[in-house]
Amino acid sequence: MDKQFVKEIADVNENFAQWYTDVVLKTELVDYGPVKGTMVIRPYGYAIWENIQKDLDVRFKENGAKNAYFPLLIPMSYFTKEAEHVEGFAPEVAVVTHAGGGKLEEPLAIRPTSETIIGTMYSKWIQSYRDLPVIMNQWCNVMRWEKTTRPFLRTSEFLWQEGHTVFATEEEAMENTMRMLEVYKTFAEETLAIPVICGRKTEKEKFAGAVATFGMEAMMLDGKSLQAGTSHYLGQNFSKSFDIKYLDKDGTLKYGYTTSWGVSTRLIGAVIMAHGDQRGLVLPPLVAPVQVVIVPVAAHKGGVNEKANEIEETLVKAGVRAETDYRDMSPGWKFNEWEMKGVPVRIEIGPRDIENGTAVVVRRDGLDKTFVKIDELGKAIPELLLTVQKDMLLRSRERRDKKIIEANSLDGILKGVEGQNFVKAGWCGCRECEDKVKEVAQATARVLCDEEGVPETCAVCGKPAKHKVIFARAY
RNA sequence: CGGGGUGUAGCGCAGUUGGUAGCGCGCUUGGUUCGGGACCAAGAGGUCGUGGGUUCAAAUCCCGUCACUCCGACCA
Repeated sequence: MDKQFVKEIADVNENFAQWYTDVVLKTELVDYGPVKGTMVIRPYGYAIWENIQKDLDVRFKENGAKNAYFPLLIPMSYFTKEAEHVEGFAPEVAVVTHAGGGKLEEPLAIRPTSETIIGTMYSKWIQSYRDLPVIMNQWCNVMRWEKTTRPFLRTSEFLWQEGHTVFATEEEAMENTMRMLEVYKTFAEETLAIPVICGRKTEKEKFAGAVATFGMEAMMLDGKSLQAGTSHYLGQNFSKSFDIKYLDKDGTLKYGYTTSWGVSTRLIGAVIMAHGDQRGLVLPPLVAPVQVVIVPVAAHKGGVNEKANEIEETLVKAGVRAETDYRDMSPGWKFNEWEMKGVPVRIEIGPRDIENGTAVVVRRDGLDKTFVKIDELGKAIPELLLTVQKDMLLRSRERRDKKIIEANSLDGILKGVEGQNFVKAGWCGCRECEDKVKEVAQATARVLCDEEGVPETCAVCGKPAKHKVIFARAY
Protein backbone atom coordinates (compact mmCIF):
# COMPACT_ATOMS: atom_id res chain seq x y z
CA MET A 1 0.00 0.00 0.00
CA ASP A 2 1.73 3.17 1.15
CA LYS A 3 5.41 2.47 0.97
CA GLN A 4 6.56 5.86 2.09
CA PHE A 5 4.51 5.75 5.26
CA VAL A 6 5.46 2.21 6.07
CA LYS A 7 9.09 3.19 5.72
CA GLU A 8 8.70 5.79 8.45
CA ILE A 9 8.33 3.10 11.07
CA ALA A 10 10.97 0.40 11.16
CA ASP A 11 9.99 -3.13 10.23
CA VAL A 12 8.40 -4.88 13.19
CA ASN A 13 10.24 -8.10 12.55
CA GLU A 14 13.56 -6.87 11.29
CA ASN A 15 14.44 -4.46 14.04
CA PHE A 16 12.03 -4.69 16.90
CA ALA A 17 13.90 -2.27 19.16
CA GLN A 18 13.95 0.37 16.45
CA TRP A 19 10.30 -0.24 15.63
CA TYR A 20 9.40 0.24 19.26
CA THR A 21 11.33 3.48 19.61
CA ASP A 22 9.85 4.81 16.37
CA VAL A 23 6.36 4.04 17.55
CA VAL A 24 6.59 5.70 20.94
CA LEU A 25 8.21 8.82 19.50
CA LYS A 26 6.26 9.16 16.26
CA THR A 27 2.85 8.58 17.77
CA GLU A 28 3.63 11.31 20.29
CA LEU A 29 3.32 9.12 23.34
CA VAL A 30 6.59 10.37 24.79
CA ASP A 31 9.65 12.43 24.19
CA TYR A 32 13.04 12.04 25.78
CA GLY A 33 13.56 14.11 28.91
CA PRO A 34 16.53 16.41 29.47
CA VAL A 35 17.93 14.10 32.14
CA LYS A 36 19.27 10.89 30.67
CA GLY A 37 16.97 7.97 31.13
CA THR A 38 13.89 10.06 31.79
CA MET A 39 10.94 10.48 29.49
CA VAL A 40 8.32 13.13 29.04
CA ILE A 41 4.92 11.52 28.76
CA ARG A 42 2.96 13.53 26.25
CA PRO A 43 -0.81 14.03 26.39
CA TYR A 44 -1.59 11.11 24.08
CA GLY A 45 0.54 8.74 26.13
CA TYR A 46 -0.67 10.12 29.43
CA ALA A 47 -4.27 9.61 28.42
CA ILE A 48 -3.55 5.89 28.11
CA TRP A 49 -2.11 5.93 31.60
CA GLU A 50 -5.18 7.72 32.92
CA ASN A 51 -7.41 5.04 31.44
CA ILE A 52 -5.27 2.35 33.04
CA GLN A 53 -5.35 4.16 36.38
CA LYS A 54 -9.09 4.62 36.34
CA ASP A 55 -9.73 0.98 35.58
CA LEU A 56 -7.25 -0.40 38.10
CA ASP A 57 -8.37 1.96 40.82
CA VAL A 58 -11.88 0.54 40.70
CA ARG A 59 -10.51 -2.98 40.95
CA PHE A 60 -8.29 -2.09 43.90
CA LYS A 61 -11.14 -0.49 45.79
CA GLU A 62 -13.32 -3.51 45.15
CA ASN A 63 -10.62 -5.43 46.96
CA GLY A 64 -10.56 -3.21 50.00
CA ALA A 65 -7.74 -0.82 49.13
CA LYS A 66 -7.74 2.85 50.00
CA ASN A 67 -5.59 5.43 48.28
CA ALA A 68 -3.04 7.50 50.19
CA TYR A 69 0.14 9.42 49.49
CA PHE A 70 3.56 9.16 51.12
CA PRO A 71 6.55 11.50 50.66
CA LEU A 72 8.99 11.34 47.79
CA LEU A 73 12.06 11.70 50.00
CA ILE A 74 13.06 8.97 52.41
CA PRO A 75 15.77 9.40 55.06
CA MET A 76 18.64 7.07 54.22
CA SER A 77 18.50 5.61 57.70
CA TYR A 78 15.01 4.20 57.04
CA PHE A 79 16.40 2.60 54.04
CA THR A 80 19.09 0.61 55.72
CA LYS A 81 16.78 -1.15 58.18
CA GLU A 82 16.02 -4.13 55.98
CA ALA A 83 19.33 -5.70 54.97
CA GLU A 84 18.33 -7.52 51.79
CA HIS A 85 16.21 -4.60 50.66
CA VAL A 86 18.96 -2.01 50.95
CA GLU A 87 21.41 -4.32 49.27
CA GLY A 88 19.04 -4.92 46.40
CA PHE A 89 18.28 -1.27 45.78
CA ALA A 90 21.49 0.51 46.84
CA PRO A 91 23.06 0.75 43.38
CA GLU A 92 20.06 2.39 41.82
CA VAL A 93 18.96 4.83 44.48
CA ALA A 94 19.33 8.53 43.70
CA VAL A 95 20.20 10.61 46.77
CA VAL A 96 19.57 14.23 47.66
CA THR A 97 22.50 15.64 49.63
CA HIS A 98 21.91 19.37 49.43
CA ALA A 99 18.89 21.56 50.10
CA GLY A 100 18.16 25.02 51.40
CA GLY A 101 21.54 26.23 50.25
CA GLY A 102 23.56 23.79 52.31
CA LYS A 103 24.54 20.22 52.84
CA LEU A 104 21.94 18.08 54.61
CA GLU A 105 22.80 16.35 57.87
CA GLU A 106 21.24 13.17 56.60
CA PRO A 107 21.08 12.36 52.91
CA LEU A 108 17.61 11.69 51.53
CA ALA A 109 16.83 8.89 49.13
CA ILE A 110 14.45 9.57 46.28
CA ARG A 111 12.06 6.65 46.64
CA PRO A 112 12.81 3.69 44.42
CA THR A 113 9.79 2.07 46.12
CA SER A 114 8.07 2.98 49.36
CA GLU A 115 8.16 -0.10 51.60
CA THR A 116 10.46 1.64 54.06
CA ILE A 117 8.61 4.88 54.59
CA ILE A 118 5.22 3.23 54.54
CA GLY A 119 6.48 0.59 56.96
CA THR A 120 7.65 3.33 59.29
CA MET A 121 4.28 5.03 59.21
CA TYR A 122 2.39 1.76 59.64
CA SER A 123 4.38 1.02 62.78
CA LYS A 124 2.98 4.22 64.29
CA TRP A 125 -0.55 3.65 63.12
CA ILE A 126 -1.01 0.01 64.02
CA GLN A 127 -1.57 -0.93 67.66
CA SER A 128 -4.28 -3.53 67.79
CA TYR A 129 -5.62 -6.45 65.80
CA ARG A 130 -8.63 -4.18 65.36
CA ASP A 131 -6.50 -1.92 63.16
CA LEU A 132 -5.90 -4.74 60.72
CA PRO A 133 -5.90 -5.35 57.92
CA VAL A 134 -4.39 -2.21 56.45
CA ILE A 135 -4.60 -2.08 52.67
CA MET A 136 -3.34 1.13 51.10
CA ASN A 137 -2.34 2.07 47.64
CA GLN A 138 -0.54 5.06 46.24
CA TRP A 139 -0.17 6.40 42.74
CA CYS A 140 3.17 8.12 42.43
CA ASN A 141 6.49 8.40 40.68
CA VAL A 142 9.61 6.50 41.69
CA MET A 143 13.20 6.77 40.63
CA ARG A 144 15.71 4.04 39.94
CA TRP A 145 18.98 5.00 38.36
CA GLU A 146 19.12 2.49 35.55
CA LYS A 147 22.13 2.03 33.33
CA THR A 148 20.28 1.38 30.14
CA THR A 149 16.83 2.74 29.58
CA ARG A 150 14.01 2.53 27.09
CA PRO A 151 10.77 4.55 27.10
CA PHE A 152 8.10 2.94 29.29
CA LEU A 153 10.01 -0.32 29.71
CA ARG A 154 12.82 0.93 31.86
CA THR A 155 13.27 4.59 32.65
CA SER A 156 15.02 6.29 35.53
CA GLU A 157 11.80 7.84 36.67
CA PHE A 158 8.46 6.17 36.16
CA LEU A 159 4.88 6.36 37.28
CA TRP A 160 3.34 3.45 39.07
CA GLN A 161 0.97 2.28 41.70
CA GLU A 162 2.20 0.54 44.81
CA GLY A 163 -0.09 -1.24 47.23
CA HIS A 164 1.13 -1.92 50.74
CA THR A 165 -0.71 -4.08 53.23
CA VAL A 166 -0.47 -5.45 56.73
CA PHE A 167 -2.36 -8.51 57.91
CA ALA A 168 -2.58 -10.29 61.24
CA THR A 169 -1.81 -13.71 59.82
CA GLU A 170 0.34 -15.36 57.24
CA GLU A 171 -2.72 -16.89 55.59
CA GLU A 172 -4.46 -13.58 55.07
CA ALA A 173 -1.31 -11.93 53.77
CA MET A 174 -0.70 -14.76 51.37
CA GLU A 175 -4.32 -14.68 50.27
CA ASN A 176 -3.94 -10.98 49.51
CA THR A 177 -0.74 -11.54 47.55
CA MET A 178 -2.48 -14.03 45.32
CA ARG A 179 -5.66 -12.01 45.14
CA MET A 180 -3.88 -8.93 43.84
CA LEU A 181 -1.97 -11.03 41.35
CA GLU A 182 -5.34 -12.24 40.11
CA VAL A 183 -6.61 -8.65 39.94
CA TYR A 184 -3.64 -7.81 37.73
CA LYS A 185 -4.19 -10.82 35.55
CA THR A 186 -7.85 -10.04 35.01
CA PHE A 187 -7.02 -6.44 34.29
CA ALA A 188 -4.28 -7.34 31.82
CA GLU A 189 -6.58 -9.66 29.92
CA GLU A 190 -9.86 -7.75 30.12
CA THR A 191 -8.57 -4.23 29.70
CA LEU A 192 -5.21 -4.46 27.97
CA ALA A 193 -6.18 -7.55 25.96
CA ILE A 194 -2.83 -9.09 26.86
CA PRO A 195 -2.79 -12.72 27.99
CA VAL A 196 -0.41 -13.22 30.90
CA ILE A 197 1.19 -16.10 32.73
CA CYS A 198 1.29 -15.78 36.49
CA GLY A 199 3.52 -17.59 38.90
CA ARG A 200 6.17 -17.48 41.56
CA LYS A 201 9.54 -16.00 40.73
CA THR A 202 12.76 -17.81 41.50
CA GLU A 203 15.00 -16.73 44.38
CA LYS A 204 17.24 -14.96 41.91
CA GLU A 205 14.41 -12.94 40.39
CA LYS A 206 12.68 -12.23 43.68
CA PHE A 207 12.08 -8.71 45.05
CA ALA A 208 14.78 -7.61 47.48
CA GLY A 209 13.50 -8.34 50.98
CA ALA A 210 10.51 -10.45 49.99
CA VAL A 211 9.77 -13.98 51.15
CA ALA A 212 8.19 -14.72 47.80
CA THR A 213 7.52 -12.75 44.65
CA PHE A 214 4.80 -13.53 42.16
CA GLY A 215 4.76 -11.98 38.76
CA MET A 216 2.77 -11.85 35.59
CA GLU A 217 4.64 -12.28 32.37
CA ALA A 218 3.42 -11.13 29.00
CA MET A 219 4.81 -12.20 25.65
CA MET A 220 5.78 -9.42 23.30
CA LEU A 221 5.64 -9.64 19.50
CA ASP A 222 9.30 -10.64 19.35
CA GLY A 223 8.76 -13.54 21.74
CA LYS A 224 10.50 -11.83 24.63
CA SER A 225 8.89 -11.69 28.02
CA LEU A 226 7.91 -8.58 29.91
CA GLN A 227 7.29 -8.62 33.62
CA ALA A 228 4.06 -6.69 33.62
CA GLY A 229 3.27 -6.70 37.32
CA THR A 230 4.39 -8.11 40.63
CA SER A 231 2.83 -9.08 43.93
CA HIS A 232 5.12 -9.74 46.86
CA TYR A 233 4.58 -11.71 50.02
CA LEU A 234 6.93 -10.06 52.48
CA GLY A 235 6.20 -12.27 55.48
CA GLN A 236 7.45 -10.62 58.65
CA ASN A 237 10.68 -9.33 57.11
CA PHE A 238 9.53 -5.75 56.91
CA SER A 239 7.32 -5.80 59.97
CA LYS A 240 10.30 -6.87 62.05
CA SER A 241 12.60 -4.30 60.47
CA PHE A 242 10.09 -1.50 60.86
CA ASP A 243 8.49 -2.65 64.06
CA ILE A 244 4.97 -3.16 62.80
CA LYS A 245 3.35 -4.84 65.83
CA TYR A 246 -0.19 -5.29 67.05
CA LEU A 247 -1.71 -6.51 70.28
CA ASP A 248 -3.69 -9.63 69.45
CA LYS A 249 -6.92 -10.89 71.01
CA ASP A 250 -4.94 -13.16 73.27
CA GLY A 251 -3.07 -10.21 74.74
CA THR A 252 0.28 -10.91 73.14
CA LEU A 253 2.24 -8.55 70.91
CA LYS A 254 2.70 -9.91 67.40
CA TYR A 255 4.39 -8.81 64.20
CA GLY A 256 2.13 -8.26 61.24
CA TYR A 257 2.52 -9.92 57.86
CA THR A 258 2.98 -7.52 54.99
CA THR A 259 2.58 -7.60 51.25
CA SER A 260 3.14 -5.20 48.41
CA TRP A 261 2.10 -5.13 44.78
CA GLY A 262 2.68 -2.81 41.89
CA VAL A 263 2.31 -2.10 38.21
CA SER A 264 3.82 0.78 36.31
CA THR A 265 3.74 2.78 33.10
CA ARG A 266 5.59 -0.24 31.76
CA LEU A 267 2.10 -1.57 31.03
CA ILE A 268 1.91 0.96 28.23
CA GLY A 269 5.06 -0.54 26.78
CA ALA A 270 3.41 -3.93 27.07
CA VAL A 271 0.37 -2.76 25.13
CA ILE A 272 2.56 -1.36 22.37
CA MET A 273 4.74 -4.45 22.09
CA ALA A 274 1.92 -6.95 22.36
CA HIS A 275 -0.47 -5.45 19.81
CA GLY A 276 1.45 -3.19 17.45
CA ASP A 277 2.05 -3.77 13.78
CA GLN A 278 3.78 -2.40 10.70
CA ARG A 279 1.58 0.67 10.76
CA GLY A 280 2.24 1.52 14.37
CA LEU A 281 0.10 1.26 17.47
CA VAL A 282 -2.95 -0.89 17.86
CA LEU A 283 -4.72 0.11 21.05
CA PRO A 284 -7.35 -1.95 22.82
CA PRO A 285 -10.56 0.14 22.95
CA LEU A 286 -10.68 0.23 26.74
CA VAL A 287 -7.39 2.10 27.05
CA ALA A 288 -7.40 4.04 23.77
CA PRO A 289 -7.46 7.81 24.39
CA VAL A 290 -9.59 8.13 21.27
CA GLN A 291 -11.79 5.12 20.58
CA VAL A 292 -13.35 6.35 17.40
CA VAL A 293 -12.09 8.97 15.02
CA ILE A 294 -14.47 10.45 12.50
CA VAL A 295 -12.86 11.62 9.30
CA PRO A 296 -14.95 13.87 7.07
CA VAL A 297 -14.20 13.34 3.40
CA ALA A 298 -14.58 16.17 0.84
CA ALA A 299 -15.67 18.46 3.63
CA HIS A 300 -15.80 21.46 1.32
CA LYS A 301 -18.90 20.07 -0.34
CA GLY A 302 -21.14 21.20 2.48
CA GLY A 303 -23.10 19.26 5.05
CA VAL A 304 -20.21 16.87 5.60
CA ASN A 305 -18.72 18.48 8.70
CA GLU A 306 -22.19 18.94 10.10
CA LYS A 307 -22.95 15.26 9.65
CA ALA A 308 -19.60 14.29 11.16
CA ASN A 309 -20.31 16.46 14.15
CA GLU A 310 -23.74 14.93 14.50
CA ILE A 311 -22.24 11.44 14.52
CA GLU A 312 -19.67 12.49 17.10
CA GLU A 313 -22.39 13.77 19.38
CA THR A 314 -24.36 10.56 19.03
CA LEU A 315 -21.30 8.50 19.93
CA VAL A 316 -20.27 10.67 22.85
CA LYS A 317 -23.80 10.35 24.17
CA ALA A 318 -23.42 6.58 23.88
CA GLY A 319 -20.33 6.80 26.08
CA VAL A 320 -17.74 6.49 23.33
CA ARG A 321 -14.53 8.54 23.32
CA ALA A 322 -15.09 9.92 19.84
CA GLU A 323 -13.33 12.74 18.05
CA THR A 324 -13.74 14.34 14.65
CA ASP A 325 -10.70 15.30 12.61
CA TYR A 326 -11.68 18.54 10.92
CA ARG A 327 -8.16 19.42 9.81
CA ASP A 328 -7.74 20.61 6.27
CA MET A 329 -5.65 17.71 5.00
CA SER A 330 -6.18 14.97 2.52
CA PRO A 331 -8.19 12.13 4.02
CA GLY A 332 -5.45 9.64 3.24
CA TRP A 333 -3.10 11.54 5.50
CA LYS A 334 -5.56 11.42 8.35
CA PHE A 335 -6.30 7.72 7.85
CA ASN A 336 -2.63 6.89 8.10
CA GLU A 337 -2.00 9.14 11.05
CA TRP A 338 -4.83 7.74 13.12
CA GLU A 339 -3.86 4.22 12.19
CA MET A 340 -0.34 4.93 13.36
CA LYS A 341 -1.77 6.25 16.60
CA GLY A 342 -3.73 3.07 17.09
CA VAL A 343 -7.29 4.41 17.21
CA PRO A 344 -9.44 1.24 17.27
CA VAL A 345 -12.22 2.37 14.94
CA ARG A 346 -12.40 4.95 12.20
CA ILE A 347 -15.57 6.30 10.64
CA GLU A 348 -15.38 7.92 7.21
CA ILE A 349 -18.20 10.21 6.20
CA GLY A 350 -18.49 11.95 2.85
CA PRO A 351 -21.13 13.25 0.44
CA ARG A 352 -21.62 9.79 -1.06
CA ASP A 353 -22.24 8.29 2.36
CA ILE A 354 -24.67 10.99 3.35
CA GLU A 355 -26.60 10.33 0.19
CA ASN A 356 -26.75 6.60 0.99
CA GLY A 357 -27.44 7.14 4.67
CA THR A 358 -24.40 5.05 5.58
CA ALA A 359 -20.89 5.56 6.91
CA VAL A 360 -17.69 3.64 6.31
CA VAL A 361 -16.46 1.90 9.44
CA VAL A 362 -12.91 0.57 9.62
CA ARG A 363 -11.38 -1.52 12.40
CA ARG A 364 -7.74 -0.80 13.22
CA ASP A 365 -7.12 -4.40 14.16
CA GLY A 366 -8.12 -5.62 10.74
CA LEU A 367 -8.40 -2.63 8.41
CA ASP A 368 -11.46 -4.10 6.72
CA LYS A 369 -14.12 -1.63 5.67
CA THR A 370 -17.81 -2.07 6.33
CA PHE A 371 -20.84 0.12 5.71
CA VAL A 372 -23.09 0.93 8.65
CA LYS A 373 -26.33 2.88 8.53
CA ILE A 374 -25.78 6.28 10.08
CA ASP A 375 -28.87 5.89 12.28
CA GLU A 376 -27.47 2.70 13.75
CA LEU A 377 -23.99 3.98 14.64
CA GLY A 378 -25.01 4.90 18.18
CA LYS A 379 -25.74 1.27 18.88
CA ALA A 380 -23.35 -0.48 16.50
CA ILE A 381 -20.16 1.32 17.46
CA PRO A 382 -20.21 0.55 21.21
CA GLU A 383 -20.86 -3.07 20.29
CA LEU A 384 -18.06 -3.04 17.76
CA LEU A 385 -15.64 -1.66 20.35
CA LEU A 386 -16.49 -4.55 22.66
CA THR A 387 -15.95 -7.01 19.84
CA VAL A 388 -12.58 -5.49 18.98
CA GLN A 389 -11.56 -5.64 22.62
CA LYS A 390 -12.41 -9.35 22.81
CA ASP A 391 -10.92 -10.22 19.45
CA MET A 392 -7.63 -8.59 20.37
CA LEU A 393 -7.29 -10.78 23.45
CA LEU A 394 -8.23 -13.91 21.53
CA ARG A 395 -5.74 -13.17 18.77
CA SER A 396 -2.94 -12.34 21.19
CA ARG A 397 -3.57 -15.53 23.10
CA GLU A 398 -3.63 -17.63 19.96
CA ARG A 399 -0.40 -16.10 18.76
CA ARG A 400 1.26 -16.57 22.12
CA ASP A 401 0.11 -20.12 22.75
CA LYS A 402 1.77 -21.23 19.55
CA LYS A 403 5.03 -19.95 20.95
CA ILE A 404 5.01 -21.74 24.27
CA ILE A 405 7.01 -24.91 23.90
CA GLU A 406 8.70 -27.49 26.08
CA ALA A 407 12.32 -28.57 26.22
CA ASN A 408 14.32 -31.09 28.17
CA SER A 409 17.85 -30.00 27.41
CA LEU A 410 19.92 -26.85 27.57
CA ASP A 411 20.21 -26.96 23.81
CA GLY A 412 16.46 -27.28 23.55
CA ILE A 413 16.08 -24.16 25.69
CA LEU A 414 18.55 -22.28 23.51
CA LYS A 415 16.82 -23.31 20.27
CA GLY A 416 13.47 -22.46 21.81
CA VAL A 417 14.30 -18.95 22.88
CA GLU A 418 16.16 -18.31 19.64
CA GLY A 419 12.91 -19.17 17.89
CA GLN A 420 11.26 -16.48 20.03
CA ASN A 421 9.43 -18.89 22.29
CA PHE A 422 8.68 -19.26 25.95
CA VAL A 423 10.29 -22.55 26.92
CA LYS A 424 8.93 -24.72 29.69
CA ALA A 425 11.50 -26.99 31.23
CA GLY A 426 12.29 -29.05 34.28
CA TRP A 427 14.66 -27.43 36.77
CA CYS A 428 16.48 -28.80 39.76
CA GLY A 429 16.13 -25.48 41.57
CA CYS A 430 19.80 -24.62 41.89
CA ARG A 431 21.25 -21.25 41.10
CA GLU A 432 24.04 -22.72 38.97
CA CYS A 433 21.62 -24.18 36.45
CA GLU A 434 19.65 -20.93 36.31
CA ASP A 435 22.86 -19.00 35.65
CA LYS A 436 23.92 -21.52 33.05
CA VAL A 437 20.74 -20.93 31.07
CA LYS A 438 21.37 -17.20 31.24
CA GLU A 439 24.91 -17.67 30.02
CA VAL A 440 24.15 -20.07 27.20
CA ALA A 441 20.74 -18.91 26.03
CA GLN A 442 20.55 -15.34 27.42
CA ALA A 443 17.26 -16.43 28.91
CA THR A 444 16.05 -16.11 32.47
CA ALA A 445 13.60 -18.06 34.57
CA ARG A 446 10.38 -16.09 34.30
CA VAL A 447 7.94 -17.90 36.56
CA LEU A 448 7.48 -21.33 38.07
CA CYS A 449 4.57 -23.37 36.84
CA ASP A 450 4.84 -26.44 39.06
CA GLU A 451 1.07 -26.90 39.10
CA GLU A 452 1.27 -28.19 35.53
CA GLY A 453 3.35 -31.12 36.71
CA VAL A 454 7.09 -31.20 37.31
CA PRO A 455 9.20 -33.04 34.71
CA GLU A 456 11.46 -35.88 35.83
CA THR A 457 14.78 -34.17 35.27
CA CYS A 458 16.42 -30.78 35.16
CA ALA A 459 16.94 -29.71 31.55
CA VAL A 460 20.34 -28.31 32.44
CA CYS A 461 22.07 -30.77 34.75
CA GLY A 462 19.92 -33.87 34.36
CA LYS A 463 19.41 -34.30 38.09
CA PRO A 464 15.88 -34.83 39.39
CA ALA A 465 13.76 -31.72 38.79
CA LYS A 466 12.02 -29.88 41.58
CA HIS A 467 10.21 -27.36 39.44
CA LYS A 468 8.76 -26.66 36.06
CA VAL A 469 9.84 -23.23 34.96
CA ILE A 470 9.38 -20.93 31.99
CA PHE A 471 12.60 -19.71 30.44
CA ALA A 472 12.52 -16.75 28.10
CA ARG A 473 14.53 -13.79 27.03
CA ALA A 474 13.16 -10.81 28.83
CA TYR A 475 12.96 -7.04 28.85
C1' C B 1 31.80 -0.16 32.96
C1' G B 2 33.74 -2.60 27.98
C1' G B 3 32.98 -2.79 22.17
C1' G B 4 30.73 -0.34 17.68
C1' G B 5 28.14 3.88 15.46
C1' U B 6 26.32 8.98 15.00
C1' G B 7 26.42 14.48 15.97
C1' U B 8 25.09 19.86 9.80
C1' A B 9 17.46 23.73 9.72
C1' G B 10 11.77 21.00 13.64
C1' C B 11 12.65 15.66 11.41
C1' G B 12 15.56 12.57 7.84
C1' C B 13 20.04 13.31 5.38
C1' A B 14 24.05 15.16 1.45
C1' G B 15 28.37 17.99 1.60
C1' U B 16 34.25 15.42 -3.38
C1' U B 17 41.33 17.02 -3.47
C1' G B 18 40.01 22.48 2.67
C1' G B 19 37.38 28.00 -0.69
C1' U B 20 32.53 30.99 3.25
C1' A B 21 25.79 26.00 3.67
C1' G B 22 22.56 22.39 0.48
C1' C B 23 18.38 18.50 -0.55
C1' G B 24 13.70 16.00 0.89
C1' C B 25 9.83 16.24 4.38
C1' G B 26 7.59 19.48 7.75
C1' C B 27 6.42 24.87 8.90
C1' U B 28 4.17 30.11 7.20
C1' U B 29 1.07 32.90 3.43
C1' G B 30 -2.18 32.79 -0.93
C1' G B 31 -4.78 29.85 -4.44
C1' U B 32 -6.55 25.23 -6.60
C1' U B 33 -7.76 20.39 -4.41
C1' C B 34 -10.19 16.51 -1.15
C1' G B 35 -13.22 8.47 -1.17
C1' G B 36 -5.80 5.98 1.06
C1' G B 37 0.09 10.31 2.56
C1' A B 38 -2.63 16.30 -3.49
C1' C B 39 -0.61 20.49 -6.49
C1' C B 40 1.24 25.50 -7.80
C1' A B 41 3.52 30.02 -6.23
C1' A B 42 5.97 32.95 -2.69
C1' G B 43 8.48 32.78 2.16
C1' A B 44 10.69 31.76 7.22
C1' G B 45 14.30 28.80 9.42
C1' G B 46 21.56 26.88 10.60
C1' U B 47 26.87 29.39 16.80
C1' C B 48 27.91 22.59 11.20
C1' G B 49 27.79 19.08 19.37
C1' U B 50 31.80 21.58 21.95
C1' G B 51 37.14 23.36 23.24
C1' G B 52 41.76 23.92 21.16
C1' G B 53 45.38 23.34 17.03
C1' U B 54 47.18 23.54 11.62
C1' U B 55 46.03 27.18 7.54
C1' C B 56 45.41 33.18 3.94
C1' A B 57 40.98 30.02 4.53
C1' A B 58 38.06 24.32 8.36
C1' A B 59 31.48 21.21 8.33
C1' U B 60 35.95 19.08 5.86
C1' C B 61 42.66 17.85 8.43
C1' C B 62 44.88 16.91 13.78
C1' C B 63 44.21 16.49 19.33
C1' G B 64 40.88 16.70 23.37
C1' U B 65 36.00 16.65 25.27
C1' C B 66 30.64 16.13 25.61
C1' A B 67 26.04 14.14 24.14
C1' C B 68 23.11 10.55 21.95
C1' U B 69 22.52 5.54 20.17
C1' C B 70 23.22 0.15 19.34
C1' C B 71 25.45 -4.56 21.33
C1' G B 72 27.21 -6.74 26.00
C1' A B 73 27.43 -6.72 31.69
C1' C B 74 23.94 -4.98 35.79
C1' C B 75 18.92 -4.29 37.32
C1' A B 76 11.59 -4.09 38.29
